[in-house]
Amino acid sequence: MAQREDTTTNLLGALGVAVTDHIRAGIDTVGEHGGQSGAAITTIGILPGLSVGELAGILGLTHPGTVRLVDRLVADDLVEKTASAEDARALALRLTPPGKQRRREILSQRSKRLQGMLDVLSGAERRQFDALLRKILGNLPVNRQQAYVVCRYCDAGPCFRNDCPVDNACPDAATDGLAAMTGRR
Amino acid sequence: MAQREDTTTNLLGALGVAVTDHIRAGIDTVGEHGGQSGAAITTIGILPGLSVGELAGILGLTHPGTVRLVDRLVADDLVEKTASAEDARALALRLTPPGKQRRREILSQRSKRLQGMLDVLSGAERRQFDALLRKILGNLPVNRQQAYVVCRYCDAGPCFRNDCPVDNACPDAATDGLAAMTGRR
DNA sequence: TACATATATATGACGCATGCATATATTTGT
DNA sequence: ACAAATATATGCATGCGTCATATATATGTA
Repeated sequence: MAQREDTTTNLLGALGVAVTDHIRAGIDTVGEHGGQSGAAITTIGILPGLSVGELAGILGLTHPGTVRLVDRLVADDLVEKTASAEDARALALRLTPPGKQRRREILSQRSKRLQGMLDVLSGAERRQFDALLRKILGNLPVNRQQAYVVCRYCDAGPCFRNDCPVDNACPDAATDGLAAMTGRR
Repeated sequence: MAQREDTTTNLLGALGVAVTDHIRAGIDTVGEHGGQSGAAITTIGILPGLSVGELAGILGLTHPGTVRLVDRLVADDLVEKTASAEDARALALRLTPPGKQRRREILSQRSKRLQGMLDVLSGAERRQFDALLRKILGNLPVNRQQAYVVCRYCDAGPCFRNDCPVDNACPDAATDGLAAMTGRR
């Protein structure tokens, strides 16, 4: 039934809008200014030591735009630029202690608001929903880099303790996935 | 299990990000420029005759910001400002024929990309997912205006032919919901 | 070794999309 | 009839990003 399918895609679209509006609203309450700075903080939190170019790819910004974004975060003492061990051209970005605090606040707001959306579901429904989400996310055509794009606002901790489907779907998950990068598995 | 719940919210967040990235990517291919112009076009498509102030509320912009946005859309011959019948101060915004075409392109891109995300699901799973989405969306604490915020990128046609859960959840759905506004029910 | 090319970051100049403060037109209530 | 509220518009400022280009380092090749 095309009609019914159209409706499901519409519902999916509305859910996505609601989810990102919730995430955005949460970020706004903890003092982040517009644009991609919230995503930059959560992403650097997931991948400490990231270079500017890698961050640009994940955030979908140009390289110069990312340089400016990082400048602002450094000026706010949320991020620090350290020298990369392997490549003298590259920077290794890390969260400062205030940056880590900010990241915890962002993730806490995000989690609180998204859990509120799931409150209507019974335990059984929530398990169903979890399984369906895993199936959909595991099928997004991703390589390693695209995985981090989808996960740029995620709280990596619980996710890779519970088999992140996006991460697992990557062909190179075993060699340099989240689990490998963080020394697990 | 808090652990498992955290993971489900994480998956929900990642899905939301993936969905809005897909919607944005689709809009970008049909020539929309950044910001909220895509949402403005789909929203005016859902609610022809909308005023600038109402549009501002739905898009989450300030009133002056919306005036400028509408200016740009009028300059591009996508939207026209007509006089409101009841209030000489207000404008009634409508899509021009090119604007309607643009809206169809946006919705077509959106639908195509979101359907691709659902392709992994079997028929039964899709029905499960549809039901769960309806339950979640029907529970978002909304009044009439917030409903249109969530639905700002939607294709109203299939949605209200199939009982939009967001719309139905509004206390005033019977008197001035989508169905009532469009003369159905 | 030397040199050409590629890569990582940075900077200058600029533009678009917004926000804030305020002005103007119209409506509503007393 | 007049005060207050409402709808839209405009001047000005700014943030966040783009493009073009510069600089530093790395890599491959003769």
